[in-house]
Amino acid sequence: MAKGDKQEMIIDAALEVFRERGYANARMADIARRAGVSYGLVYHYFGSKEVLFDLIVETWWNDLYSMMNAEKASSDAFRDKLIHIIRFFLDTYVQRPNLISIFVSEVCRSSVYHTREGLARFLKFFSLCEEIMLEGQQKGYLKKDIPPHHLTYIFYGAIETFISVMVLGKEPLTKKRQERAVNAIMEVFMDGAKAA
Amino acid sequence: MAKGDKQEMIIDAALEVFRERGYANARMADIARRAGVSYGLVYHYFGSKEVLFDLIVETWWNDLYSMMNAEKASSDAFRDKLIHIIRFFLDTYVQRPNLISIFVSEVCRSSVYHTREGLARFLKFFSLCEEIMLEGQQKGYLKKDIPPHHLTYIFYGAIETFISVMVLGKEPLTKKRQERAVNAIMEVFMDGAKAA
Amino acid sequence: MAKGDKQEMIIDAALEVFRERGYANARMADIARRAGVSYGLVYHYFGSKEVLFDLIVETWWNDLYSMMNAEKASSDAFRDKLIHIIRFFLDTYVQRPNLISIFVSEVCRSSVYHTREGLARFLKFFSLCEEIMLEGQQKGYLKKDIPPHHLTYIFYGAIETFISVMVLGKEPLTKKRQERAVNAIMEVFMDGAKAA
Amino acid sequence: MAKGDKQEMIIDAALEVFRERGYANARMADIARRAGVSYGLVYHYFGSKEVLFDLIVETWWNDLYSMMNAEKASSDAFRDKLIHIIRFFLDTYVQRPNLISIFVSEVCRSSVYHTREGLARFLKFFSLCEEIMLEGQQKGYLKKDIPPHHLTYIFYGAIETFISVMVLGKEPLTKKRQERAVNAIMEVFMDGAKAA
DNA sequence: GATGAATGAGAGTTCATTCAT
DNA sequence: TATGAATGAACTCTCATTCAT
Repeated sequence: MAKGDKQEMIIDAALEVFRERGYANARMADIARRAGVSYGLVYHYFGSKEVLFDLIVETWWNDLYSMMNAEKASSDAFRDKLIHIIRFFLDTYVQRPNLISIFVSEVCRSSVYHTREGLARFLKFFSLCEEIMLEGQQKGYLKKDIPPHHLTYIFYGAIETFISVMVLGKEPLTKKRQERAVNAIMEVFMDGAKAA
Repeated sequence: MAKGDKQEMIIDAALEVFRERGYANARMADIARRAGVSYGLVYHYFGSKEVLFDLIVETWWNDLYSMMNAEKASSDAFRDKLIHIIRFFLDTYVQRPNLISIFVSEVCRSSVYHTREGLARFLKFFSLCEEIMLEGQQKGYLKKDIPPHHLTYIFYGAIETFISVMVLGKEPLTKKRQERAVNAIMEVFMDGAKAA
Repeated sequence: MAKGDKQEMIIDAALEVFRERGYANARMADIARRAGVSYGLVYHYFGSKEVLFDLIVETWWNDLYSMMNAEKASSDAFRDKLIHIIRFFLDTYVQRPNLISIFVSEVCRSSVYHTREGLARFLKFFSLCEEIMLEGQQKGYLKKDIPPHHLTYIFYGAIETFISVMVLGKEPLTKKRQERAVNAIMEVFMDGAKAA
Repeated sequence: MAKGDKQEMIIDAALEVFRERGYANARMADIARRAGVSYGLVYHYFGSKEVLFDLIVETWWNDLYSMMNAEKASSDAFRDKLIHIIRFFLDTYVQRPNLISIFVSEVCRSSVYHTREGLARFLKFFSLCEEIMLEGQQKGYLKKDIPPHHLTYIFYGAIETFISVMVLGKEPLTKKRQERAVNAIMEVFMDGAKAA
């Protein structure tokens, strides 16, 4: 068996166990058993529970930043950028449900993660989001009387709640529901919920 | 010292400790020390860590349900109901910061709290929110092509993110900032962020 | 059972276990079992293996320093001071064999104990010893051409080896043997081993 | 690279690591890393940590016994034999500091080494020393009223303490200091510290 | 009501050793 | 000869909870 295989098996097992039990209640023994490797091998490769967890979380943030940077740099229409961001979260929910569950349950609000470093991660994401909102304002797509960080909170908050509800309810996400969610968020965010 | 005093001191201490360290890392000994009582007494009154935590969380949910029911039953203008809901969260942040921090960090996303009961709490709140949104649609205030639960997620998501950012950044909330937040959420939710 | 009782029982058990197995191989479980208390109680009182060990070692050093200071301050004849020092070690061997075994096996040479603090302990003792030797030189009892620290090493080395051999061989020490040891050390140290 | 090279590199690395961390805290992985080989190779050559340690200690004892036997058999003056013994220890300190540090810290007092075999090693050395002392008495160089084993303890104790102090303080040993140490030990041991 | 001594299951981590390649 | 992945027993320490006083 190749070296990479077992490392990946451990990561996959960790994703499952951290999602199911949360960081605090996840046992390294569970992860090892789930991965089908011995107790010590998890430590051989990852050193500690915290390192293993951080590695997983790191993955998430890097993916998120990559996507955000790509959107920022992209020449797509402003409206499409927002749609891409929403879709990124929904796609991740479909393709990597464990990862996004961990993000929702263990990272985005966890007091355990409220360290300086944890805060910095968020600020970096919000900052990228704000830049896109600012661009939207400058190009005349968005109202200028609402500060970009407020726009960010409202836009991101909508996405996060959609995701959280699905995580909580362990709901499947069909293509159809996905599109409805995108449309709902975009319509309300851009045009408002008020009846014409 | 009256009986009630010590019980309250323990609850207050628990609020602080749960907020500072999170449920998993909070020690009963910490709570007892903070309250200035022996840890036997904490058990005497509250039975277990879980019961103590649930009691606190119960407080939050009951306050939230009361407010929501009051708004539902109220004859206030629809727009004002939404404003009242936003203000409830922001006021709680100002007046009971520990309580809302615990809600944000330990309840609303915590996998620990993802029990059937935890889910039910949320669904009840969302259900109340949906009823208000539905009323808004029926009375002609809100668009009818967006399902009420979607409206709920977007509206509540915006509020929760505002609160979460403040909790994470331990930011103070002045009256002025409070009003700006209310206005930003209301304007985007009702009229959208799109430039005219 | 009084509080002090169990603490003392744990200390006594620790003395035995540390002597029998050495610091590194002593298990906290052994100490608890030997003391007839639960595992957790050892931690309740002493916090960690290291703290428990340090407490024991501290006892030894404090006794040693007290004795040395008393001798330094005493108005006894110089020769008697040396005898008292030798007797202190031999008496401790008889009365607190575990303590002196731990000193010999785990402290006086242990690399584990070669921290800055460990070194300081020794230097303090040697320093007290040197002061006595210096006094002996100044009062005309000892040759002045040998530096006091060399006198210290030779005098103390003789004592320590006597003790170590007994510890290693687990030899009993009768009054008679004790006196012979005192006499041998004193005679060689003061008058030399050379035949007249 | 020749076979012998790697074996030697491992032994040298082991000397360093055992000295720095002590037997209990030395890790086979440390030794392998220090030697620049995989830790499988350490096992390939030496079988176990204990075997590797014993091999090193064996080296020391054999050198010591060889020296002692040579002195016993030698036709040198009695006084010179004692000087040679002292010099052997001091020279080893200069030439093989790791070896003598391990002896001082991990062997001569270590409870880990208080096995039957460990005791036997010592007794053999003391026995050789006693024979020399006895010879000194029989030839009229040493007083006959002090048992040879007592003379041994005092003589050896002086040497060991000099060495130990240097090991503890990681002191360098110049030729000059070496001679002063030899003279101090010889003068006190033979003629006593008492002022004329 | 009130205390804190006492318990012990459980979790993370270490590291000597084995073994397939 | 040489590697380092893989194993798992052993050990320290934590902390919710119980209970005698």
